Amino acid sequence: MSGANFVGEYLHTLDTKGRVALPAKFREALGPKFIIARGLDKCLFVYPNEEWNQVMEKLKTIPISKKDARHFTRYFLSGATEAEPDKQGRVVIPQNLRDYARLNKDVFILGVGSRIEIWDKDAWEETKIGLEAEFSVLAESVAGI
Amino acid sequence: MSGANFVGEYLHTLDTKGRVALPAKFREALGPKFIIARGLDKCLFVYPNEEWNQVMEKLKTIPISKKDARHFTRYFLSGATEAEPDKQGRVVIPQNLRDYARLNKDVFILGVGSRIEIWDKDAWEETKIGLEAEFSVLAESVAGI
DNA sequence: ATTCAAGTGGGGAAAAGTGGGGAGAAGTGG
DNA sequence: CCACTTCTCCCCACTTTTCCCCACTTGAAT
Repeated sequence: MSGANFVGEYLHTLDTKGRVALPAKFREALGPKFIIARGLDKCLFVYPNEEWNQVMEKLKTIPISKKDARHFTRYFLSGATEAEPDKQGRVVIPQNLRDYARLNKDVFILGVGSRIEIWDKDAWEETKIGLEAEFSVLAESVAGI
Repeated sequence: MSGANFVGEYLHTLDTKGRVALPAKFREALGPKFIIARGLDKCLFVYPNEEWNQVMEKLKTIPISKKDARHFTRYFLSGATEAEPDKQGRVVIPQNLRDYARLNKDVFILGVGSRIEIWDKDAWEETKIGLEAEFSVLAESVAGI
């Protein structure tokens, strides 16, 4: 019930200083500080603070005794960074995260419900082509839409 | 039981700025803010807020760990937009949605019960021809009519 | 005929996005 | 410890897009 509901697709650019402008529509819900982390499927996840706290809670429930879980947590958290936008609404994406998501000049910023995702333009376009084909199939099986 | 009951077929135009006027009959039931998203059969679905919230609730129950589900959510939500009509009752259709539904200048706006659909004129006319032929057959396959 | 509501077109102010200069902090080598 | 380079971040300036508003047209109703 609570939390942000990000939607939409925006094509922005990463400048030579490694900055991207966040879509104006997302800014209010993100607040002045938020988290950027490695995401699944070679993109970056951006979480508002509340959402991030929930993710952290979930991670804590994972037994530390499992090797896979340890590795996952380690990798996930070590790649996360707290971001603060400048006056123009831009954030700097650290080098390690840029490498992970293979970001070049053009990036897509997606609203995906409780989080935002940042994709390399080409990577997202390719992924999207595949998805378009199975959209109707998934729509019927996943949700009763 | 609750919710709106949209009916009717309206031929409107998408202007050079990407705007369409919503049929006046639909405006009250839509309220001041609503959602436009990719729909099935290459058209756009317009959801009143209540309807949309139900869809979101369903999406939130999907585990993020499953790749298919992740992709579906991503595709579906990134292809949605929160729309707010201007004083004239028009909304801007974002480029990615225009592309998806292949909208040109002329579009049909259909009332389909709990939702509204936006179709490219030619696409809808073709689809309709097919449907006219099958109408009686379809009626029998849909229970209880 | 006049009025009113609905749909369409377009001008212009404001906001959003982009690029880059320059001060200060941080890191590096002598 | 100091000089130097590099990086970060704050700010200003430019371009593009968005959206707010006014005006015209058409058709239905009085």
